[in-house]
Amino acid sequence: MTTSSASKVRVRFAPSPTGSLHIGGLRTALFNYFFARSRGGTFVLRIEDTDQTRFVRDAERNILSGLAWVGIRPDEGSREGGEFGPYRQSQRQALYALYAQQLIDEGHAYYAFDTLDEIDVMRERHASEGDPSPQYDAVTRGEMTNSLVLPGEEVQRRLERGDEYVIRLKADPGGRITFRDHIRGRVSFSTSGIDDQVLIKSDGMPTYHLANVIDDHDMRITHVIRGEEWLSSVPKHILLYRAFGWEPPEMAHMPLIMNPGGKGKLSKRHAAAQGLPVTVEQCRQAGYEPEAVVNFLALLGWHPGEDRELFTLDEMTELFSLDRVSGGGVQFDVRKLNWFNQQYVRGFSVDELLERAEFWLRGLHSASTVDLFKDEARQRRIASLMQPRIAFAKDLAETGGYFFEDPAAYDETAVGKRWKEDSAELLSVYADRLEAASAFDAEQAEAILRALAEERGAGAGRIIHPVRLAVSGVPGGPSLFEMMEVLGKDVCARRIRKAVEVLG
RNA sequence: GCCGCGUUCGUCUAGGGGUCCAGGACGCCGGCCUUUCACGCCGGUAACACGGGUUCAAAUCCCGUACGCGGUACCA
Repeated sequence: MTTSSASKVRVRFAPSPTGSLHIGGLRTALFNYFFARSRGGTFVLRIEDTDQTRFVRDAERNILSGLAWVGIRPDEGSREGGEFGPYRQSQRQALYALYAQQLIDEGHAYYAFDTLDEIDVMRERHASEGDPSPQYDAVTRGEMTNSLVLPGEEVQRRLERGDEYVIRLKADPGGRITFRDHIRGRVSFSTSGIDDQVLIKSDGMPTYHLANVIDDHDMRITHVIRGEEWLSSVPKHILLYRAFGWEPPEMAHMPLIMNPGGKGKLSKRHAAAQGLPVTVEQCRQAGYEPEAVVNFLALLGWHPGEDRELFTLDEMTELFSLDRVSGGGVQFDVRKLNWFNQQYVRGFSVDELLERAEFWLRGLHSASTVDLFKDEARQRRIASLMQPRIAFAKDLAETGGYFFEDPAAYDETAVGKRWKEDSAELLSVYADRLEAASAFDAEQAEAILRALAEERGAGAGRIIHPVRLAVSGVPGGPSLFEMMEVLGKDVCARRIRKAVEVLG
């Protein structure tokens, strides 16, 4: 029944609009996207907004902008439309109702009128009798209030009267459901463990399971690639596919991203406690480059088949294959993410780096005491001086803040180590000579300094280190003389004098 | 509890019967370079969960145990 030859690959990313796009969700989207593109297929975005209690207004926009940030856009979806729309489940309610009715008519589903409390009572009773996992299923439904036990007229009466009801799947035990998962191989469940899953909730909305099966079929989805948390609901879905007489799509359940330390699924709470970015928004605010986030996420559970680790979106798309995805949960290691970011920052052209840093540089502008922003050549100079020593574009403004503002303080340990008895005097003379010099550039600054050192019979380091401190406030950084050239004679002299005054 | 999935250096992983006294990357440590800090380069540390099989041979196949994770909702 697999008419494989002609069927074009279609996958979907189906998030629930309940908050910001989580990086786990982004990774799922990415894998779907890679798979679709690598097979010349279509990537669909479907919004699963069937839980009205958890709905968050801006979530859909947040999801779209998160995807856009990393450079992927759906081929079909809630925004871009497509021939299988609408792509929001809340707008497809009529369709689900129709199919649910079909299941009832054909004996695969039934009405249930029990209240939540009544179900709880049933569960407690069975639990106290030793049933390890009492559920609403083939063994308990006989004692509940539903269209399987009520006479037909009574069911009619209740429906007409407007009683609350849900529609449940009639899941019968005694079988075994086996399916092939692209990542895990053969997976098998006994039907005895499957409950009579609610398909239509009392508010008329479908549950995930019903909507998902109907939509995947209706939207001609060929491959379902999603997180492992869905693996155990596959049997329910297969029961539904069978009831409808449909061929299930192929499955691939990805390993979950775990908290550092491996304790549970990566959660916002846990991550926040450690200051880890866990939503796309947070990554962005923390200054991560989208390329780094994508690259990092892609390699969490997937191996490209070669030792290289830096890939563009297109390269990953080309290399992607589901059977190179492993099955075990993976921990979120922010240090590796940082390394990826550093790799990208270092690989940017100077102009690109400046562009990525623009947002943070602008933040400095107002407080700036050195007007370097007008001079693009200088900006480029600073960027190339700083590029090999930063991991984030924003460090141009932060770590490299001394290029734009006089140091407000001097690194204490460095002062203790480098600021000697004679520093003040040496630096004063150096400042004098700098100001008196006819020309000022890196070479000049260095020549003057070395001449002074020789004259005093001191090592150049005796002056270099205190000057660096005076000029930047910190012990590390680019070549001192290049830095001085960029800053200019006046700024250097001013900063040196200031340090002499402050540090004595 | 029950059901399912998983388990190679601290982390991400390669490997799928002999080429593995296990390879790469992050991290960490050391060295070179540099009168700073980085980059870069060189080197080092560190793993097949455990127990039984199968086999001439097992990290690789089978079984069991342990541990971890997921599911067990009118949430997705």
